[in-house]
Amino acid sequence: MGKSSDTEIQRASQLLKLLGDPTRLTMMKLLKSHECCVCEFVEIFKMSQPAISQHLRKLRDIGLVKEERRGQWVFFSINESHEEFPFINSILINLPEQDESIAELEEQGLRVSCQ
Amino acid sequence: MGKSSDTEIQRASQLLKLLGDPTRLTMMKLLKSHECCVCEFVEIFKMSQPAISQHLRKLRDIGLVKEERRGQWVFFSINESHEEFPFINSILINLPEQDESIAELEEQGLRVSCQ
DNA sequence: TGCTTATATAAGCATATGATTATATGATAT
DNA sequence: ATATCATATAATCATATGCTTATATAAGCA
Repeated sequence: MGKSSDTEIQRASQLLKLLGDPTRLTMMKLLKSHECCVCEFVEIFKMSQPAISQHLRKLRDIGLVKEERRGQWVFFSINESHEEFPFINSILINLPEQDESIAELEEQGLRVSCQ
Repeated sequence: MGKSSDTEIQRASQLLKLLGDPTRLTMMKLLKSHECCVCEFVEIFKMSQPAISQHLRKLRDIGLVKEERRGQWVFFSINESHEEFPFINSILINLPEQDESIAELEEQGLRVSCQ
């Protein structure tokens, strides 16, 4: 017995709602190619640290990303073993690569700080 | 020259946000297999007519669905020529069929009214 | 014409969301 | 121990969202 059709729709809409924010969507796309540290996101999005932290918490609470502390830094990565990862991935595949953001950071020497 | 990466993400998150509501997501999945009349949605979702109308307007404003008046009734259908239809479709494909809702309506003889 | 049915729009309201500022926690280094 | 850096959490606030009720529009019919 699988889940009821209704539950599945509820679940899917919950995931889509989370991805329906440009910051979180970009985060997910970025995390597909590299793990990222919180401080990098702060630089990339030019957004306050608490704002970044709160977006990441939403993604983590639902299990889409994993976090790992290394010293003072916390690194986030995609949780590929999430039950709905294939679904999420099928969406992310359609989005443009966000490597430029990372490249810009490296030019500015900002990425070195937490590595 | 394609759109900027940033614009594409904005666009995608806007679409995902629209689909990130269980009513609208179910509507889209239903519309994939049949066109539907407003009054059918009212029955299916047990929701007020204005609430249904407002959801449909959001979907129509962004071009995901088309509307066609036939007499007193307005029928909605998927707009397959929407630029992002393939993207939307790749999401809908992963959702369970919603034909039960329609079948229930037919049992109750409610669907006949607007045909 | 006026009455009914189907749908859309407007206004109001409660709740959700996403940001900010201030503060707490946790790790490192002196 | 304490100062500093990175991050999380709490409190607050403005705006967005999704519903409701009331009303407007549009079509069909007596």
